[in-house]
Amino acid sequence: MGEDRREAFYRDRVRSCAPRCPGFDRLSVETTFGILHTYDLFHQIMSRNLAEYGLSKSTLNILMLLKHGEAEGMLLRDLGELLLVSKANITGLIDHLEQKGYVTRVVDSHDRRARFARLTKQGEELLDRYAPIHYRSIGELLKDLTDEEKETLISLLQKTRGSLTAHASAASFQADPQYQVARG
Amino acid sequence: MGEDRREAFYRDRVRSCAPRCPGFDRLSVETTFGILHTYDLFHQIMSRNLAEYGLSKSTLNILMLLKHGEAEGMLLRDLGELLLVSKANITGLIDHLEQKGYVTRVVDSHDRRARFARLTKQGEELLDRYAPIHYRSIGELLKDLTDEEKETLISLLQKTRGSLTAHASAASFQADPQYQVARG
DNA sequence: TATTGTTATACTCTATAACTATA
DNA sequence: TATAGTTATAGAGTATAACAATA
Repeated sequence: MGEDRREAFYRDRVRSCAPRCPGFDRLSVETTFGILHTYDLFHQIMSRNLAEYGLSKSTLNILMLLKHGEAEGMLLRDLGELLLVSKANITGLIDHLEQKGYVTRVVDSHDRRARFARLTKQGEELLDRYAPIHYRSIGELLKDLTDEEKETLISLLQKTRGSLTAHASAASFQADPQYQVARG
Repeated sequence: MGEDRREAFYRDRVRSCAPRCPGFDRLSVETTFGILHTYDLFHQIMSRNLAEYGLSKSTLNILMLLKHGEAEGMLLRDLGELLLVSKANITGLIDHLEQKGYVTRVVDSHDRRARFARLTKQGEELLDRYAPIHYRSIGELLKDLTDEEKETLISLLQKTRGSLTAHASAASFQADPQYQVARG
């Protein structure tokens, strides 16, 4: 498989980088790489399954949030916040789901600016079929990890997220103007 | 911050799902969620920095592979394999980097079908400036993790990747035809 | 004035198929 | 025939700004 080759190649790359780069912390870099690489693999496997149902990571996420939330649905604003998606892009995602008949928009009677996204019967049926397969698939994929390893991973990843959000602003930096790119 | 709210919301969602869904393994689902969520945060923080330099995750990855590889460069085929990117899309990424002057294409003298992507002087200069900031930023972001925690994380993520690739085909499944989407 | 959501736009990433030129 | 790469196209994700309706 190419997978072993990739693992080896990246390991070598990180090692060869260490002595040359100022400010390089091998463990941090390998951790970062591990997270990115593992995500890539996960996403690649799951998105193939999702595409069979005309779903994506984001749209499945929305449907699941709606299914396990209040019956009235969720405000687009809240969906955006939870999914880290801008209001402009939430509109597009909901458009997509509405067009497929999985979701309807309902105006909030208390604040007529706001809209709920609410799961339709059809959307619920889709989830009822997809969810078991999805969860079985996840269990299958992580079969080689023990429960203890999973628990360790869960808590270390949570701690990682805490560290990320705590230091995000400090880790940002001013770009060297010479290489800065005009945006707008 | 919204981050705490997101953590809490997702935790509740996973908990509320458990009793209802057949085939549901809480630890596997939380592990999966942890990986996806942590990646999202990481990617969001880093891509803002990258955009300042007109780079993306993929293009930075390519430049780094070229920098730490052989001086002659790397074949597009190999880049595609390492980055999990199809040959069609590697072409586009290299076009982009070539247009910015960071990379040149060089025909392989032994097999005139194949092309090397080779870092230019300008590309090397960009990396020399960006890499230290990038690495410092990574170290900053993971400051709250101890070395031992990073090592644990690295090895558990590696084991996770092994499990993913070992069981990827078993975890795929036939979509219910009723919901299948025409593609092509 | 501030907020919710929409529209418009543009760029990136991904996926697929048809094509070329070499081997 | 098979392989390396290109072209073309379409869908999904993300980012930004201008806008309408409502608070």
